[in-house]
This record gives sequence, C-alpha cells and structure tokens, in this order.
Amino acid sequence: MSKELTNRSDDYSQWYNDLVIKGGLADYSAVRGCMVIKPYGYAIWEKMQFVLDSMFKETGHQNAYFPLFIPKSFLAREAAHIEGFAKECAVVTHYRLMNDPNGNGVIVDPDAKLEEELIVRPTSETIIWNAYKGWIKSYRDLPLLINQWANVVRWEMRTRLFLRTTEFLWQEGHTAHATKDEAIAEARTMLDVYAAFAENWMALPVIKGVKTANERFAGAEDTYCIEALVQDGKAIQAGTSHFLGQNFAKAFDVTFTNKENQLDYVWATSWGVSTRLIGTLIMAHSDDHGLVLPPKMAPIQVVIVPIVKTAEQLTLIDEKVNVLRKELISKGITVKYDNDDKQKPGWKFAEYELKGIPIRLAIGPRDLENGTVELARRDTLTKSTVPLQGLEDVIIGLLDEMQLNIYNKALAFRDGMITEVNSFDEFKKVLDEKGGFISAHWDGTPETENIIKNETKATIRCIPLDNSLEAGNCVYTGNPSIQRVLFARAY
RNA sequence: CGGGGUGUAGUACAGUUGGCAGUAUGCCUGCUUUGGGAGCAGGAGGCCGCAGGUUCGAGUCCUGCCACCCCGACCA
Repeated sequence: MSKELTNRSDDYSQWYNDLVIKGGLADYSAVRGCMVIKPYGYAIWEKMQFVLDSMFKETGHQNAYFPLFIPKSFLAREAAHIEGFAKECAVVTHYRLMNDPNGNGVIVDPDAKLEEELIVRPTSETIIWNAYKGWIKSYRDLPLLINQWANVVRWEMRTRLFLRTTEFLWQEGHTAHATKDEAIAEARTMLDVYAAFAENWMALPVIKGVKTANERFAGAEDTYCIEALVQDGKAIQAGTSHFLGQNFAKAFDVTFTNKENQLDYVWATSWGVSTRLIGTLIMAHSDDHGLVLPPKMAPIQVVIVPIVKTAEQLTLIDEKVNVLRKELISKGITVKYDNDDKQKPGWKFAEYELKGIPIRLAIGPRDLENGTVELARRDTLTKSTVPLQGLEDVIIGLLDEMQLNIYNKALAFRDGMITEVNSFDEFKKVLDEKGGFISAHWDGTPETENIIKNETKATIRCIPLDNSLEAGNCVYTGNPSIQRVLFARAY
C-alpha cells in the first residue's frame, strides 16, 4: 500500500490534500503559497480552458494579452479598487542584482531602484482601462469584448492548493459598452456562460446570485456570482461577473462620442474564473478512493488494462484493444491503453481509481474466450462484464449517464443542504450541526451582515437571482426584510 | 501575524540513558508471478533542515535561525 488516502470523515482538509498530491494534480513548491500544477492537473485546466474559450468566442469575445506589471499609480486611480487590493500586492522595486561585495552571494543592486514601483497584477482592470483609453473614441468602437488568459498574484495570508494560492491562473474578461443596460446584460450573459459551464461540463450545480455590498468586487457597482457547495458543507464562489458602471472609465478618462454627438463615459464589465475551479471539482465529487471526475472534464475517459500471463496473450489482447481504441478515439473519446508490464493489474486499478478515470476496462484470457470485457465505473464503483461487440456504444451511453449521475448526486446533496431558518438560534444550530446554505431573512444592512459574520463566520454568499420576494423579519435584528438570502461558511 | 505540528534515504516513519544511521515502501538486478496496490533472493541509495554551542563523542542536550503543513485573522 503505497498511497493511503485520508478518509473524508477523519480529516476533510487532509483528504483533499492527499487527493491533490497523491492524485498527481499538483505539488508544493519551494515558494510558500505557490504550487506546481503537474501534467494531470494541468490537463484538467486545459479542458476547462478549451471549453470556456469556445464559449467566450461564441459570445463574441476575442483574446488578447496585457502586461504582468502595473504601475503603482494605476492601481491607485480607482479608490475602492486600490483599497480592496492594497493588502495583497507583490511589489517590484528593483530591476537588477549584483554580486555582494562582502562575498555573500547575490544581492539587490541598490542603484537599480525603479522610479515608480511596479505591482504584479492582482487583476488587470487598471492596466487594461489605461489601454482602452487609446482604443475607444466613438460608439463605433463599442462594444469592446476582450478576454485574457493569465496568471495573477494575490499575497494571501493562508493558502490552500488550487482553492487559494498566491499565484493562480485564470481568465479575465474586460468589456466596454456604450450603455449601462448593455453592460449589465453582458455581465449577466457571462454569468450564464459560467453557470452553464459549471453545470453541463463540471457536473457542478451552482446558484446564480448577486453579492451584497460587503462581498462586492473592489470597484464594481454589482458583483454577480455562481456559488457551489462542496461535501463538507462549505460554499465556494466558483465564478464572478462584475458590472463596473463607469468607475474605471472615469478613473482612466475613457470617453466616447455617442450617436447624438455627445461625449460620455464608457460602461464596463469584468468577469473571471480561475484554477480554483479545479479545487471545487475535486471537493464536489471525489470520494475516499480518490478523485471522481465527470467524464466531460476527465483528461482520460477510458483506461484499458490487459490481464495476461504470457506474451502471446498480450499480443492477442493488443490486437483486440487497438481496434477498440481506434473506434473510441474516432468517436471523440480519450482512451489510455496501459499495457505497460512494469505494474500489475491490481496496482493499476487502484491508481486509476485514485486518478478518477471514469471508465476502466479490464481484458484477460477469460474475456478473450468469451468475447467480453470487465467494465468498472468510477462514480458507482460497480463492475460488470459486457460483450466486446458494440462496446463503443455502451461506453458512449455510459459516459453520458455518468456525467448526469454525478451532477444529480451533487444536486441532491446541494438541495438537501439548503435550510430555511427563522431564528438566530436556529441559524447557529444549523450552521454548526449541518452546514450548507442557510436561507434566512436579512435586514439589508452591511452592519447586520458583519455582526453575523463575526459571530458565526458565515457570510451572505449571494442573493439568488431567481429569488422570490417574501416579507419577513431579519433573523438577527428582527427588522423588516423583503426576501431571504443565502448564508454559508465559505472557502 | 498569533496558535499548533513537522523537518532523518525518492516517499512514509522509528531512532531508548548522548556511543557504528534504521524499518517499511519505492528504486535497480534476477527468477517466479499477473482477474484489486505480487513473492523470494541480492543490490544501490543519507549534509539526520541550517548555523553556533556543550561534550572524548550529538540525529539525540542547549541557543538562534530557516522552511513547509494544519488551525485562526484576510481573501477568488
């Protein structure tokens, strides 16, 4: 037993770390808070990128790339923005090293001090809007719909593999519009894109909502989000989309001439998802045997393991498998045939279970005689013997079924973890004993939200977009409330 | 930044009263094996986190430092 996993029920954090490390998704690095994303983890990210990028293109966006470094003065232009990010910025102050005259290796050359410090981007609104100023003159230049795939740095006090690291990978869309309504529509459209991606591809049910003022992005008028729930009952913000109003246009003096020949400030949005999605995916679906990946996100969907005693048997199986593999590949299924003889079947079974590969086929001498394979599905851990004849169609159907099954399981869990409460005692009791989302009335003030946060560590995750209005009384103050909001402890 | 923990072989760990650096696993070789993490035999692998100190002698005792992990405060 080389790779024992911690059980979820024993230590959820350790279980998660074990999956990430032992599943080969990522590794710790020499730099605190920064991680190495290993090939298997990066392959998941590439799948996410490919699907999302296609969705962005379909909605009219183009990719571009803006600098990693942002002049300090840029960040400071928008007051709320700098206030939100100031405490987590990495700052470049010098541009050269030199040999230590005292012989202690290399030191920063004191003569190479930058006139103006550069900030390693925590997000790119400022550098991008500075560029947009030169690009936008007329309503004919709008809308400007741009996305970039990039890394960003936020100097976090406490980090967690994939979910919160000092450097992370993401995409950030930055759009410019002639009207407020169009910008809001854009922010909502991209939220819908994220929700569709999460549900249809990651098998992750999410709640679309709008953030309260406390939780709003620094510099936004409104922040929309998709909120997911993972197995320990904590919420995770899986994606955000911001309506930025004219805040950045005003800060960077980006104006355009409208159809009425009047000068006006441009309306903006920004939106992003990050490698945090990988962590969310892991926490949402996996079990004590390892990762469980929904077929649409699995870098390898089907793994085939031969079971042989002799080289002759292996040759026969190789022939059968090569035919099967070609058929599966031609239908768009990713297949790995592991006929490596350095590991035994039992080892491979455990390893591929750990890695969350949806379908495992085993073919041995018995199957050769009977024209069958043993098929094991990762989501249910069940095995069956199925005929080789027509296997491709069985697999195609099964992958779809598994995708749906994983989604439905997560959905049932999530729905069972939304609890309506009507008193603060009940609120605290449910939060401690059950977790999940708590649907409760709130008086709408940041003060009350803060008090609840300080007392319970729960925050308002969002006001669901499809919320129904319902008169009631704030669970904390008893003041009148027009609707319930969702509270939870969150990652 | 506070609290806790861990630093010894690739990995996970043990190391007694201060006295030759160990176990498992993994790795290499060979044979036997192969339907749930194989067996036997042989072999390689160490700056015991770093720096000082005490001592005839330090993985072990003392002082200082560093790194990483976990829990909090902060956050996508």
